[in-house]
Amino acid sequence: MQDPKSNPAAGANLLFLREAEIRAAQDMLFFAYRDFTNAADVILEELGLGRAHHRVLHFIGRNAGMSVGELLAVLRITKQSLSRVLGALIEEGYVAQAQGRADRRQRLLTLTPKGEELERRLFERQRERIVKAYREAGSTAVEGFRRVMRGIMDEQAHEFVDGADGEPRGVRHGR
Amino acid sequence: MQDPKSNPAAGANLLFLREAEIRAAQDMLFFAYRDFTNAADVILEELGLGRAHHRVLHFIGRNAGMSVGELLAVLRITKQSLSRVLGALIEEGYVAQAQGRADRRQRLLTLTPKGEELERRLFERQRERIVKAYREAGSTAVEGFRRVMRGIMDEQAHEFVDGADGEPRGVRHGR
DNA sequence: GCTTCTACGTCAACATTCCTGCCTTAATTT
DNA sequence: AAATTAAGGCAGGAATGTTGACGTAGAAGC
Repeated sequence: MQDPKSNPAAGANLLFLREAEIRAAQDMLFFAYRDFTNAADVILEELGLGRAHHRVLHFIGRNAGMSVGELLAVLRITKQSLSRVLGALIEEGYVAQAQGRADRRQRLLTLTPKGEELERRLFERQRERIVKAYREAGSTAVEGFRRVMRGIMDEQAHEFVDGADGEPRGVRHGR
Repeated sequence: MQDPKSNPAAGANLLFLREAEIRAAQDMLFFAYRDFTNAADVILEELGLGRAHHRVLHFIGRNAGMSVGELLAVLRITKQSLSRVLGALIEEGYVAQAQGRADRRQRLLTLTPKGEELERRLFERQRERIVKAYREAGSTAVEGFRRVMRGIMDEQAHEFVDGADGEPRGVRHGR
């Protein structure tokens, strides 16, 4: 590309660059997600579980005591899809259900010790990748990553990321 | 974790490696990917296409003239999985095949004008999200996002992101 | 208290996307 | 000429998702 000052169509050039950047972002989201999720696949396969099971374990671990309805809203799948996967996890003793105190219709979900142990093993694999990326990129880049990722997600999901167990900023979700 | 001052390894700088931060990254990757891909679903559904078709359109558009084998390597799916999706796209006139010049066994894939038009429509939906996120986060954050995302992906994928059509940095992939 | 709504579970049937294993053809490489 | 590679196809099956309908228990409204 030539000197921007000598380019009469500087605007078009900027638009072009912007589009190339956006397309690169598409690529990166695909590859990052592909390789990040793949990191845990070896362990899952040994146990005859799939990625759907991993997602359920992850989110119950992240938000212990969540209801089935909340889990459905986070995963954005139907009750029927969840039931197969969740049923298997309960059957095999990874997840426990408890009747809600305030609302006894609810089934509050938690990981059993066995479930926590598996979730941790899966987490460690993915953790390696994130830690490597974070360390190489540095804290400023990590803050930028966080800001952009939040911008890509639906607003609704911000609440979940902030309010999940682990309390990133010492504040529990207000609602 | 204990008092950062008592940590000889400059702990304060590495706070972004705490477990809570890594878990938040897991969440964000899930939500960002979920909502980003979802952006194009309305259009796809109208045409009776799925996300697999979108991915194929995207990558052929990104790398016009790529071979079937290259596409398989990028998507990391089997020939059989691709053949159904790719076959449909060719059948409906979104994608064209041409015999390779150097290697006539290869089928080089390109988007037809119809395919380009659809890819652009799908792109525009996703573009909105990225542009919004980039704008809100600022250029420093975007650079950080890029660095972290690259760190999460397999090395192998860097080449593709850099070398895809659109020439982000005016350099065609050397190999 | 009775009716209505809600949370959850389940059955049946099906769509999409992915997989493995095996075989064929044509073209390139050795 | 023989081996390898690129692409395609067939048979069969697994994982994950969907819709629609129905039942039960508990909460909420009148």
